[in-house]
Amino acid sequence: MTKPATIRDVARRAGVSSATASRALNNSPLVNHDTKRRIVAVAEELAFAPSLSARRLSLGKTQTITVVVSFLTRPQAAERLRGIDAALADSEFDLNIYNVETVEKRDQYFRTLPLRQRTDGLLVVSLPPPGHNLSRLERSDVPIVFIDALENTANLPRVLGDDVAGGELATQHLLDLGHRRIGYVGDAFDNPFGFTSSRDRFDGFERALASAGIEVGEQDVALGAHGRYEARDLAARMLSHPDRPTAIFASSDTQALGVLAAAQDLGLHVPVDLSVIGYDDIEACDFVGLTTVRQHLFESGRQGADLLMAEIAERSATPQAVVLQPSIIQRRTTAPRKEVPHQD
Amino acid sequence: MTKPATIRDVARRAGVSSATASRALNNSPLVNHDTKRRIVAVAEELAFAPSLSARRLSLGKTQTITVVVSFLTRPQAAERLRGIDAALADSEFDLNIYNVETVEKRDQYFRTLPLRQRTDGLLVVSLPPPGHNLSRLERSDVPIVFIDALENTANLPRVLGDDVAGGELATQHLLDLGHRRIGYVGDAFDNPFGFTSSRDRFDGFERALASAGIEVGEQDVALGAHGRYEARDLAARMLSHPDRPTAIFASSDTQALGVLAAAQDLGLHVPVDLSVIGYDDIEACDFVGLTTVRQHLFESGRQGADLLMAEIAERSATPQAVVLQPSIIQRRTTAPRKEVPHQD
DNA sequence: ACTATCGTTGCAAGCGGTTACATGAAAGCG
DNA sequence: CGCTTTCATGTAACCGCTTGCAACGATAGT
Repeated sequence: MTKPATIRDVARRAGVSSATASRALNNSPLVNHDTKRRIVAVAEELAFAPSLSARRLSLGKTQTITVVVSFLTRPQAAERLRGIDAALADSEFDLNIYNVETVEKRDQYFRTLPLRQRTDGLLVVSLPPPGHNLSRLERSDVPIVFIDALENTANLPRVLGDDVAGGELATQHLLDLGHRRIGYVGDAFDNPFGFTSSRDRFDGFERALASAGIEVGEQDVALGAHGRYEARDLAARMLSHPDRPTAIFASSDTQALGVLAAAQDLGLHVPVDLSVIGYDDIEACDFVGLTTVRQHLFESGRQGADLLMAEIAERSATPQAVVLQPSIIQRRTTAPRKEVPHQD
Repeated sequence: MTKPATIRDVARRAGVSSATASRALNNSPLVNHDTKRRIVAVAEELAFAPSLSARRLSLGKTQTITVVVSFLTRPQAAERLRGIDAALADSEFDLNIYNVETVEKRDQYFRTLPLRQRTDGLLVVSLPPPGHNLSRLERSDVPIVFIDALENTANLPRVLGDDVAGGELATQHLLDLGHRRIGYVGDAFDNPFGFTSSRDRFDGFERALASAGIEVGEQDVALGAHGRYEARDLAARMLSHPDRPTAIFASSDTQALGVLAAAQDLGLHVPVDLSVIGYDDIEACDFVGLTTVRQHLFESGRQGADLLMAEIAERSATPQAVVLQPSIIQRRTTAPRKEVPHQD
């Protein structure tokens, strides 16, 4: 209806200047206790709310943190976002969100978002920047923190899970159960976004096997597009071979669920005939009983946001890299290898 | 490093006034084609990016849409968010997000967020406003659109699924399969947030049964806290009775999964001994094979955002209520009632 | 030749806050 | 009592952009 009250309205009504009103409302010590009370009362009465734009312009800060996240709907992303929100909830910062599901959007956002005129800080979640942007981002005048991206390639602050260690952990879990032939089902290493988790987890996989003296057979590695159905088909091919692995490590829970479906189609009993382990620990794992590798999703969001706020407060010379260690969550899809007549 | 370029820098360098520069960069027709080209070139050269705060202050708009969402991590919420993002992606609006998981946060946000000084429009997702705020919200000077909340109680624009119809649909599906004793497992009708979906779905449930001439037995209704484990316990009690229902309608997929777990614990085969239907169609349904009622989550987000932008452009006198109709997704947990010796 | 019109451009006043600096009153002090 | 300090407040500039209005030269109309 009517124009909202400005600070000058408050000042006039309280019989002071706008400067004093501003000071009073910002808890400056430079104002008398009684006049402050009066001003606060008037502000209340007029339902005064400061214009954020004016405030920001005047302060030269946006008081805004921008989050760029890939595939918002993936359970991992939502959980990380929650961590970020939790860290920011009681701060002065507003949270701006941009979702990326195409390479075009990614490039657009990396071009237009990291600007002091737009935001005080940028949080990039699960989205490696294109290589040609790296040096520009490193020199950016707005602080940028990466979550779940950007291994050791760049000199930028980041918090990430140790995918290699996670892959090793998963594989070691299967080795400990006596498995010797272990398959890997994961995302193709090459993808338009440059996601590296599948490759890294595979590296961990290989490393664990290597230190157990096992070489990875080519027929035990199946890579394809991300998705449950794709994984089911890959696994079906791998498992229908008579000489098949006794366990499979899938590079994500989604894909592990596909592997389970394939096993069921082929009449293989999990975990008796086949052990399956996934990665991420999404909610579905719990009701399917899927053994998996848990990442600290919420924590990664929270710590990323904290790191960013620290950078905003004072830019650090040497960017910090926080690494969160994954852990095994054992459920009902992994078991000791079935005894077979001929031993090796 | 150095201060970012302002529009005056651009203007000076291009040999024009800041007014002309502004007009040129905003595609005003009031500027000569050649000078415009020159200005644009200089802007490019100086990597000029307008200060959003200054722009907003000057325009008197925040160019920001604020979303308040309850339980960000629930799959439904994330999917709706994606719809909102899609609608906004090519608009001028930035997206501000606030997550609510406690009543305190809800009240805080309803108090401080719907202000013209903060946002151009408010999108409230799956969060009924506390009753004492309603009249204030109806008179709010910033447009508010509700998604998945606020049935017909208030005179505010909204887009929602028809939960009563959904409940009826689910129940009718079971009736069509020959079931006569149908149980209901859902959220307690009273809850701190005032969520009504469980009650509404139950209303549909009752209505379908009533028009089939069936009365709902008290022992066939189990209400409790939201969650899979809680639902499992409720269902276990209901099903361990010798005189038990042959089908169960759960008010959410999460709870339906709990019902499935209970059935399994009791050695009941689904769908032979028991049919189960859920609600929402979350991702997990697909890999469990759960029959369910699908809502248009993405659509609800998109349409809500569109509605809000329309309201921002021009406030409509009579708030629109968009209702999205749910539909049955049949999978493998519902089947015709098993033939029994004694017929009724 | 004079004026009305049109296309371009500049001037300057906002938008609504914050804050450096000036000011004035009261208090402290030798 | 005069001087410095301290505390509280006001004045006015500024943040960077937009835009109503005035101005001005060129063109057209009579």
